[in-house]
Amino acid sequence: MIEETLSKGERTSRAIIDAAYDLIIDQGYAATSMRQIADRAGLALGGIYNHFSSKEEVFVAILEKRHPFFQIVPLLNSVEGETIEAFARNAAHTLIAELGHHPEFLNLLLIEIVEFKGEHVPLVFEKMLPMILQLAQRLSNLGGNMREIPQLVLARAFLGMFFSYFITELLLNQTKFMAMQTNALDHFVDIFLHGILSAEE
Amino acid sequence: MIEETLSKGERTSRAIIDAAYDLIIDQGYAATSMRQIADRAGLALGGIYNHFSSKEEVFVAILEKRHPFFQIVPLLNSVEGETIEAFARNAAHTLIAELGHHPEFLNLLLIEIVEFKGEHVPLVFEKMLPMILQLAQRLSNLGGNMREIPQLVLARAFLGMFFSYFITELLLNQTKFMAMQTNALDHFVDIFLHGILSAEE
DNA sequence: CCTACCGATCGGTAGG
DNA sequence: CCTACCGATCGGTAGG
Repeated sequence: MIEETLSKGERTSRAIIDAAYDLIIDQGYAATSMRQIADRAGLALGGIYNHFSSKEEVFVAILEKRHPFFQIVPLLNSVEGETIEAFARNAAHTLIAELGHHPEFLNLLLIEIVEFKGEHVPLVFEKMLPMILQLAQRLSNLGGNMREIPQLVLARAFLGMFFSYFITELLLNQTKFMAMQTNALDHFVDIFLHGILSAEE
Repeated sequence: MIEETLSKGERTSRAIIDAAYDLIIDQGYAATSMRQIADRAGLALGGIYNHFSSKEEVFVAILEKRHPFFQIVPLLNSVEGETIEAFARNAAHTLIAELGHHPEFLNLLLIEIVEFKGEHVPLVFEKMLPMILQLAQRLSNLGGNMREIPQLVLARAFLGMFFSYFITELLLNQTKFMAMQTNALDHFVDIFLHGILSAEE
């Protein structure tokens, strides 16, 4: 496997990040201690500080490798589709197929917003800029009969469709009303598409 | 004023809840200490435990009085409009007028999801059930040409519109791309309405 | 409702 | 990379 070429330091560093990711996703940042991280990563507390100089630096390292946007944007870039409609449908299904089975994939974003007031957003955004520009370029060339909507609004609405799907899904799953909402996402996509396309077919 | 009829115990209890709300909204639950709450509420640490038996009980009390849904649902119930379109437009503007100026109003919901895995959702939901049923009754009687979309999906999509608006707004405000998105919400509402209404006027 | 305290745990470091 | 430690702070309580 590729992983074998990793140096020992690199392997430990990754073990720390992986352990911290699992714990923080589950408990939040403030509720996760450096000792818990060390235990799960298989080293002593002091050992972490050979790789990261503080708890927040561990968190930033997690953001840089595991922020949901780093999964979402490349996935979107790989989606096929010549028209807006085809792209949106394929994109929705691709994202759900890839991310739908672990609904905690948005947690890292929410944790950063809640516990750090989104102060790391610029850092993540800057790292993603090339991917985003590539995607924007691609999308602006798509065919289809679209209503006049600013590109940025369009992007927000599309992304927001997933936010709202996942959050409302999470809320519903807690109540007895969870019912059989098997194809709720299809409805979301339908509403979105009807919302942005002009009437003519 | 009405508030004068409050007993001293009631007043202290509210001071604790108010202090805790401000701190937790700002820092998160785990990062907020009982000592901070006591200081801000103007009493000693031990005093809190005359009103609440644990830190989590303070949090639950906050949820029961200040969960965003307790602001949203009554507001929706007060919105006028005979057709779906009129209702949705009025509702969107009412919510934004009321909540748009303090974008942290969703934080409590997000904190509960992130730090408690949404385990208090059933409790909040149960307390809201009468209001929700009243609203559902009202909405099912609205006129307008709507496409065939399950009621629950409709509710999710409408609520989700605000989630996505606020979260993407928050993300954008961190970057230099914040631009002049003055009427982004109008676009969101437009997309939603076009999405759920059938073609005929 | 406050004072003074409990044991536990926190993030971080020195020194090897 | 570990051991052993630092001062600070945590949630909670007894006793008045």
